[in-house]
Amino acid sequence: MPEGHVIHRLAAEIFDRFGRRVVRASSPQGRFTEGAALIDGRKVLAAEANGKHLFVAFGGGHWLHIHLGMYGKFTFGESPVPDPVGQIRLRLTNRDHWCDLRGASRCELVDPGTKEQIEARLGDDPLRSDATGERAWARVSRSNAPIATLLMDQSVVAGVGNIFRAEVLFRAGINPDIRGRDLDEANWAEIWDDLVSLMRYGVEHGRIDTVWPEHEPEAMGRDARVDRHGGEVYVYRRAGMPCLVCGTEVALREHAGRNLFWCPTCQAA
DNA sequence: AGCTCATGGCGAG
DNA sequence: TCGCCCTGAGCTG
Repeated sequence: MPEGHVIHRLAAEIFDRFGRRVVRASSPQGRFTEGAALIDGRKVLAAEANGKHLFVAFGGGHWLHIHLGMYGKFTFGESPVPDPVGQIRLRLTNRDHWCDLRGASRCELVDPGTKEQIEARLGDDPLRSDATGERAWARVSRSNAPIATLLMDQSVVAGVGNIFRAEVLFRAGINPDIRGRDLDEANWAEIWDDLVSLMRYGVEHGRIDTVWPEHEPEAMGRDARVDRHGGEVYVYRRAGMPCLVCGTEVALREHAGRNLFWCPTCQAA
């Protein structure tokens, strides 16, 4: 259950364990048997993340395209590889390492042109060094949609999910309902720069922590509340709890089918 | 054991 | 906007 930082970590880990070496590939579950056969015995040439999409290059011009969706998960380990348990869509092994993929919403082989098409639909990824946020601002500044919608639109910003959305808006003090065209460029610059730093932190540490030092538990005399997602945050999944800054109850409503969390005081309309 | 929810996204209507 | 896909964790009982 990943936002973009998880995918970037996965790309690095896959290349660490399997890069530049021949892999064995199989689909114990049976739903990716043909694809696995096509990459079995080939060399892993590269692993890349773009937004929430993971691409692994194999010899023969094959790109493995994986999207974890809501439930997808990788498990890694060192040899020996355990007997398959449960629904393993794809298993990769070499002499030293194994990894299992479960529950992905996409797991397919594509050619380089298809990979390009997929990536052409993605907006700026704050985790890619070539992204500046300018393309995203061009979309945002012309849009009637609320910023809460735009931040989750992968064709505007790639890799942001429900946690980063909630947290970056809180940290910028921006109401989720403000339309893109009503933001000024300084607002956007603050959001973009914060996404870059929060998501880089996520890649480095493997968790989402968004709380400033002055509001951390030690500074506030409160208990740390690390959510099941594995981090310390201001508003995500804190509905009904006091805002760490002002004490107002964190609000929750459904927005485009997803839970939206915000502080009605710190992020007043 | 069964129910609900979850860091996502697609296609139908 | 809704239903659906896919899997596991965390409740309840």
